[in-house]
Amino acid sequence: MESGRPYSRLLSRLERYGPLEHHERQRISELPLTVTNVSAHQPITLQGDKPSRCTLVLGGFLYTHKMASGGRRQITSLLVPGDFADLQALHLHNVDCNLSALGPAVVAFVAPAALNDMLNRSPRLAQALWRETFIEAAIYREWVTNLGRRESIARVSHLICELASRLQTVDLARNLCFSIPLTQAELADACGISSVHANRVVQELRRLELVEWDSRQVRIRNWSGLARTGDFSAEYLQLPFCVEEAAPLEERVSEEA
Amino acid sequence: MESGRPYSRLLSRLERYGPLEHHERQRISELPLTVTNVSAHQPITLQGDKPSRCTLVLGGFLYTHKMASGGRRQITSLLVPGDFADLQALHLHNVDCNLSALGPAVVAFVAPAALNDMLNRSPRLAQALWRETFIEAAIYREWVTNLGRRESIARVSHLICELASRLQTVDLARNLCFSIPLTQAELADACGISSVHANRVVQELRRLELVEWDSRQVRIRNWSGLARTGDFSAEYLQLPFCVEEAAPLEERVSEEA
DNA sequence: CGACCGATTGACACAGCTCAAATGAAGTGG
DNA sequence: CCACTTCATTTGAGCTGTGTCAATCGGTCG
Repeated sequence: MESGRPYSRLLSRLERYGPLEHHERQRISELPLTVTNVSAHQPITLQGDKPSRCTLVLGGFLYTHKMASGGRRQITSLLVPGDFADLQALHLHNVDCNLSALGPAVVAFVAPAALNDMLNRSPRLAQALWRETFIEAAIYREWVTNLGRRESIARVSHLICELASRLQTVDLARNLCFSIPLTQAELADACGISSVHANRVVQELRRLELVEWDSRQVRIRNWSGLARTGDFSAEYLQLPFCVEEAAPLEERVSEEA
Repeated sequence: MESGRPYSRLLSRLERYGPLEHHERQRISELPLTVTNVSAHQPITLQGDKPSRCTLVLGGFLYTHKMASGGRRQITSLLVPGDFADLQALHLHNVDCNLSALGPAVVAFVAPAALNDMLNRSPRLAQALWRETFIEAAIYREWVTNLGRRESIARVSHLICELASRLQTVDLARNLCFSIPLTQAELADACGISSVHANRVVQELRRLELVEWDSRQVRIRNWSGLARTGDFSAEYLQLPFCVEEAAPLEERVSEEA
């Protein structure tokens, strides 16, 4: 559970498109945060709640999910350190999905009023956070495509590629390895498949020598093969660097290892 | 193709959560718009483009879509009059999906710079548009759930309920009837099913006396039945009124007709 | 009239689901 | 240090929702 100053990952995130000014970084560092540990599967916000806080992920992973009829659950997003989980609390009056921790996690709560106050003083910070909202929407569009038009092995491959790319930007996926407490049942709920089938897909990815995945440790053995299988192209993530530069480079390293 | 003043639907949209001040409405009405007719299936923006304008839907319907491998297409959102189709042009540098017109439509293009200029002067307008972005994200979460965890008849029913609700707020769905130039193949691409199966689902909805759907005219014959079949609940749309008030009321009217 | 497009139908195939049980790993308490 | 529980993973077998392929039908337009 990496710490550093709590807002450091957020800062580097907001500066992806260009540096902030000193007083802007200052304002962020002055935000009143309530840092909290949440344990695995602990619900943070429930659908139907009136939002009273915004949640910044400092360490670990959160996820949002909705229930469909028949007790079927869909994970609608995965949140990694540096992500704001529920910025919509700033402007919406009711919460449309559940927010929980995947494994043990560290979050920082911010009062919407305090955040709004900061954003009113700093239009550029407001723009930077709005931009994060647009990126979130782009990720949703890709998930819609993934769920609607790809078969199961591609869905899982695509999700792994996305996670690796996003985690690289916060330096949590070196050599195309990363650690995530995602069970096969949760993988299934994110990919819209059954947990039995998720297991078979993971085995197939192992057999194809694309991915190793044991006890929360994911290792991509063949990035380009996995990206091909998952029909993955990182443009939608709006990353500051080209994956063509970053990922295959890492791949070479990991293949020597 | 309804007109009125081009920004009138946008205004009523932004005022859903509270009235704007006179000078704010003024600023919107002074936005330099380029009103344009687009013909059916005409691409407006393509994936990979550098965004150069924001597109406001004045009349008709637009949709965004992405291609998956094997030529499979997924419609990622449907846009109705009053919607901004690509606000992300304000802050993102590349376009992640295609934008086209479903049938003939009327749009207004706004230069991002002009929009940004207006938003910098009016923080409340910026907040109002940011709120629309959050609602868009909530809709995406529901689509993810729809595609991931509902079977085909529920997916289609859910989509119809969503469209009816959204169109009601812009007064384009009285008595639970609305007109939309959506072919069964496009319905299929929105719901992640094959067009053959979309046809069978539509027939089943007719047989169950839930929906009539002939040549672009959709008539919901049994709102509560359709909402039940589609596992639909409108909270995620963040509408200013309760559907429980509006929709069943309309239903009574339409059932007498 | 021919061309085209969207809706419709039938037959068959298969990806992925459900049910059910077994295996393995990790922790708990006696 | 061993029973016992718990939870995640794995496997097998049969079922089904949905896809694919290939026609046909019906309306519309030039």
